Amino acid sequence: MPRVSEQHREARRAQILAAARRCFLRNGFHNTSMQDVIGEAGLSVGAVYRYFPSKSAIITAIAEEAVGTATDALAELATLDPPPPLAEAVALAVDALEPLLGPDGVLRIAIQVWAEAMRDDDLAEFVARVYGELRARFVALAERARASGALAADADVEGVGAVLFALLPGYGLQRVLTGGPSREAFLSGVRTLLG
Amino acid sequence: MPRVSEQHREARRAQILAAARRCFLRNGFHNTSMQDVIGEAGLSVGAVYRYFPSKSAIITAIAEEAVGTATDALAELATLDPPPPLAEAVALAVDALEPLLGPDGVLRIAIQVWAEAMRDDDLAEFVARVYGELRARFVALAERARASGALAADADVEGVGAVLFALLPGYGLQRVLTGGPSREAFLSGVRTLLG
DNA sequence: CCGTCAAGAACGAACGTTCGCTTTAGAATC
DNA sequence: GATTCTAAAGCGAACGTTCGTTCTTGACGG
Repeated sequence: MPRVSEQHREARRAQILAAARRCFLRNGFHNTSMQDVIGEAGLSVGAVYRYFPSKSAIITAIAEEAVGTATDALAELATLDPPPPLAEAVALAVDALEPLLGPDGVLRIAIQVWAEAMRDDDLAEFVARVYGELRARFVALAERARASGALAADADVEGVGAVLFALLPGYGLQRVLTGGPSREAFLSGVRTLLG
Repeated sequence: MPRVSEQHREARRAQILAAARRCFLRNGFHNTSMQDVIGEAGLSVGAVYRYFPSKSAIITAIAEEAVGTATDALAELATLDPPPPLAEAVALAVDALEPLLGPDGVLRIAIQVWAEAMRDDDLAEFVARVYGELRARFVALAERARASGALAADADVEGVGAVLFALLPGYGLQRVLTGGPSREAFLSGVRTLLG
């Protein structure tokens, strides 16, 4: 089908990426072969190589998508007005991340990206930027809490933001790697300690 | 060297594992070839295959070592008497983990293990057990805090333990992926929120 | 009938592993 | 204590497979 519409091209790209995502979830980046992706997409070698120049380009696309998803999920949190109490902000963040924790959730891809980032400098830079910005949002949250008197005037907002942010991957990792704790138990712990 | 001492055999094994560790830090599990490990160890193909039946056996050995290191580093923490305040316990844990965060630290291997655990059921089981036990120590810490009155009598110790535990990978990941925050800032945040 | 796109055979490189040969430390023998 | 024997330890060329990628070929819409 020559001279194809822009939509069609975009759809093909998405089709390939969706196939790659399934393969990567199942077997990881490096135990997935191009043949796996090609077969899963129901396309031919030539078709896939028309849309992506290499395997690593596909990995990069999936990786950036996976890392960016966390930002999207937490986007509204930073803009809530009035700023919620910190325990409540963490609860909202945990709720936003909950859909990402399942067996097909992006967290399982994000973890692979973290591993990949330690060998791929470009990816490392991207990850550092995205997660750095994410932490900055929690720092901003802490700043607003300090401004509203919920935190002491001399509180270290950088540190508080980092701690709040740390709770999220810490929780997600536990869930993915050990199965526990339940959302309820974790949030109960958060409220006990931060409430 | 035939009929060789048990020490010699153990030393050779350690030599191969040390070489593998360096290779895996540099290039990750799957971008390291057996030739890489063999070359780094300064041995021959046959020699390495005498000590390890396969590449995945080497990966498993390195992975279990890396995951177990965290347990070792936190071993004493659970037995401190009297139980430290929770913020102080986290500070001690952070200090214990600090040496693992560097560019050659085990955390960089542990992250790869997390990714690997999502494809390797045996490894997943091992990781779940080790980190489950680690979390249990923090739950025990929370229990003792409750018993001493530092936590309310109706506090959810499972949740509190999970939150305390979550701080550690959350902090380590930030450090490895984004470079920050500093130990001091993070601990200042911990003391602000848990103190 | 041209320009675009898909198909899949083909390619060289690199992979993990095997296997048969050589070397050598220590036991056995005298 | 010298000599012989033996089995463990080491070696590395070679194997078959699979990898990511390229290239030739044909098909189809405009």
